[in-house]
Amino acid sequence: MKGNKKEQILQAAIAVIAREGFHTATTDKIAAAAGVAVGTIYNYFKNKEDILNHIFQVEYEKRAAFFARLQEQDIHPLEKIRAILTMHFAEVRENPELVRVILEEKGFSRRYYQQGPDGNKGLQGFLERIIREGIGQGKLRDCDPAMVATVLFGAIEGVMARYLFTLETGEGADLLGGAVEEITALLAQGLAAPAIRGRFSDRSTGGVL
Amino acid sequence: MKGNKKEQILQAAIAVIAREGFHTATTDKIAAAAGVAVGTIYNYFKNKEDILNHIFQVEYEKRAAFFARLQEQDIHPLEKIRAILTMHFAEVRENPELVRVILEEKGFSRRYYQQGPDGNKGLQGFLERIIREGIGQGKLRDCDPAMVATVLFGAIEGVMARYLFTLETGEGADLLGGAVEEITALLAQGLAAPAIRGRFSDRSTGGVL
Amino acid sequence: MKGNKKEQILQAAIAVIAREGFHTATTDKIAAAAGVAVGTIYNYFKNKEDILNHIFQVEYEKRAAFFARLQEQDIHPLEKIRAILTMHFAEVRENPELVRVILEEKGFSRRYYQQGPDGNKGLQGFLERIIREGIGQGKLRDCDPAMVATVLFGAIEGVMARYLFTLETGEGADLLGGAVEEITALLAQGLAAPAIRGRFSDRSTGGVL
Amino acid sequence: MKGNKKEQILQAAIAVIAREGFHTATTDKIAAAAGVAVGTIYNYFKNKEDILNHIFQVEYEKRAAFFARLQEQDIHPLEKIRAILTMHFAEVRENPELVRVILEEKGFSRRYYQQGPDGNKGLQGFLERIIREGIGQGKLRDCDPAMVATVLFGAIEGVMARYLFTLETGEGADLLGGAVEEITALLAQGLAAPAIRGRFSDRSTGGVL
DNA sequence: GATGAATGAGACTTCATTCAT
DNA sequence: CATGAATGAAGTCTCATTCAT
Repeated sequence: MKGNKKEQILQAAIAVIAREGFHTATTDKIAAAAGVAVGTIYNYFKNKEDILNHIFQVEYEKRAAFFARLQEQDIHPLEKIRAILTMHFAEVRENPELVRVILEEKGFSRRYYQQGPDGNKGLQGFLERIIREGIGQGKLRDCDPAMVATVLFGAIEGVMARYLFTLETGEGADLLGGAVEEITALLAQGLAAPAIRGRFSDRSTGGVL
Repeated sequence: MKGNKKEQILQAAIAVIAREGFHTATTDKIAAAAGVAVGTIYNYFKNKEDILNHIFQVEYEKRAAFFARLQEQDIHPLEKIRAILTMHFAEVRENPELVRVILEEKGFSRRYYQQGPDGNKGLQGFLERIIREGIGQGKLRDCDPAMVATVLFGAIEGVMARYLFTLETGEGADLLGGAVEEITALLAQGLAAPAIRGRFSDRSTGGVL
Repeated sequence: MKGNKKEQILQAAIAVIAREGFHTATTDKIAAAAGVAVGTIYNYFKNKEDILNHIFQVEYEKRAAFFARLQEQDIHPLEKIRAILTMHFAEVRENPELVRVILEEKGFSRRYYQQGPDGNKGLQGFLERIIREGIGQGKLRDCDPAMVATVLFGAIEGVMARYLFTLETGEGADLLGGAVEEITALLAQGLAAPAIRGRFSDRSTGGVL
Repeated sequence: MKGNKKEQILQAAIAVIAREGFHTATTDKIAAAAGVAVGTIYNYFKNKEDILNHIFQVEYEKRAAFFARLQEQDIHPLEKIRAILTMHFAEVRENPELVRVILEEKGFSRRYYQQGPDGNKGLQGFLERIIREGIGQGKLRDCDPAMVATVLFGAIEGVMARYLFTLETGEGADLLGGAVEEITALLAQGLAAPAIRGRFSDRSTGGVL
């Protein structure tokens, strides 16, 4: 039964913050959505901001763990990137509210995904490492890994933001699948090492997820 | 002398909002930063949100005008994109605070840059049109213009965000110049029509700006 | 213990508004007078105006209930009017501040006493019905019931206003008792049906209250 | 041309205050309605309250002068009262906005009409004197003059308030003429000295106005 | 006298946080 | 642990009044 109340509150907070934004989401509304009293929130979280920290913390760890598993595998760097894209887009499909919170609360986002909470470079750092290694292995052409990671990271966020927007406006099509293809195609042509250029883009290599 | 106070307030608001975010930026702080009384703000703006609207409106129009001029020129679509990148990165160099406001206040950002205030598709729509025309002219390979525009738009935002971050942490290098090259290189390889692939990336075509 | 705080706030509001008028009575003063924090007011009332609404609502219901009881009794219409006068003047003696609020906040007063909050004609409507029935029963001479009710209503307000004024200036005499006699005398002579004119004014008929 | 601007401002103030009440009527709105700048108001009035004072002052003097003329005439006291009723109801017909201001701003009203600005008893005092003299002359039955004046004063206000209300709701009938008859009938029966009771109510005595 | 931009005290209201039950 | 009434600091906005032009 432990962790139950805390989880209730977290989920309620995600729902309310996704709908209204962090500043407009009041502790009263979160408590109501969670079906607990306001005071109870403070038994599990130091303060309102702490709730958001937990949300980001959990999501960050999820990604860090995913990245760690990915690094254990011996696959093409572009395949790794495709896996990361797929993972992110799966998450946004499964829990759009949560993703909305992450995208909207930039202040926090930067802390966890660009800077990283533990001193490393966050999510962007993962991408950067993959690219750098790819270059080292001669599997990617020479480029500025930090910059390409930044571009890639922005692209992912852009796609997620657009997806959330289509959800709001009720557009039917799920653009996420197409996004993976479009981005990997871009990278395959634009980033692959000259020798093998064009080879990666045939899907026969298979996915990680 | 007219327009002076309003401009003072706008600049002060940009500075304060860039530093603290919209919700934490109080009207008192903005007034103090502008060197006017609180009441004066309300002689020029309907309310606090109206300030932000003005900021976005002005920036949006700046970009729309730039895009319009761009469309009058007969140049390669990738050249147009390069021009847009250059323009944006020039702006962030010139007025980083302003750009920070635009990046952080997602709610507004979406209204002006993704949806567009006048019913069109905003900034992203500009990119989309360039790409679509490029495909029509056989200058770009076949792709989903909306998706590529989204990716590109995200990439631009990602780069700007990182630049602002380096300013904060005091990193010396100006990554913006490199960003233009890296992104156009990616696109040249990844997006150019097969026939001319590789040709665009030599810079001899000359820039717009 | 419930209802306690709300009552405290209502009484404090009555005192402060009676002294200063609604617009000059600040929420701070009301809170101070009630011995609570400002915020507490908003746990019980939607906003400042809501306090005044409650005051009028309660008083209106008091009168409506009194009128309903009155209508169940088979007594002379002038006796009913005397009962209403007596009831009102008793109220002003008991709670002059409350009555002052009702008299001064005309906007609200009209809503509750002339128009009525529930679509009927309010207090004035009660008087009108009594008079109309009296005419129908041949107990009152023919007249315009609405007009006489208006006159009567105004007269009651006038007397209450003067009483409050004498309280302020410290005049000793309680004019309210005399007022009942004077008004009923006026009506007995001026309104009774010709046949029985003069008969009503001897008090032997007995009162309701 | 002198007095022009001041009159403009007064009329504008009456219109705005009648519509919105004193506290909600801003100096900006009054200035706009008067077609002058805000600052100009302060060339003619000490402050906002001073405007209201002038309005009441003027109206009070109008009534005091009317009363003085009335007292010079040797007519039946009930005729005098009828004249006062007629005068008041004429005013409300002519300038309903002005009357609304007087009725709604009770605080001021009391000062001018019940207490009187110059230490006498105000409008109510006029009525009281007429009644007292009537009793002295044996033309009215014995009664409490102050009380009857109060009742009468209240009745007049009540009728005026109802008239304004009918204007708002767009009821067609003009109830004011009927009001004079109803009230004088009441008084004729209820207040005339026994000997002549009933005699006054035939209109042959003629009016003052 | 006329103007109206500037002022800033002060009003109403919200809401994160506490703590006695 | 759970509760939720109470708190009061702080925020946004209004508006009577002033004063330099």
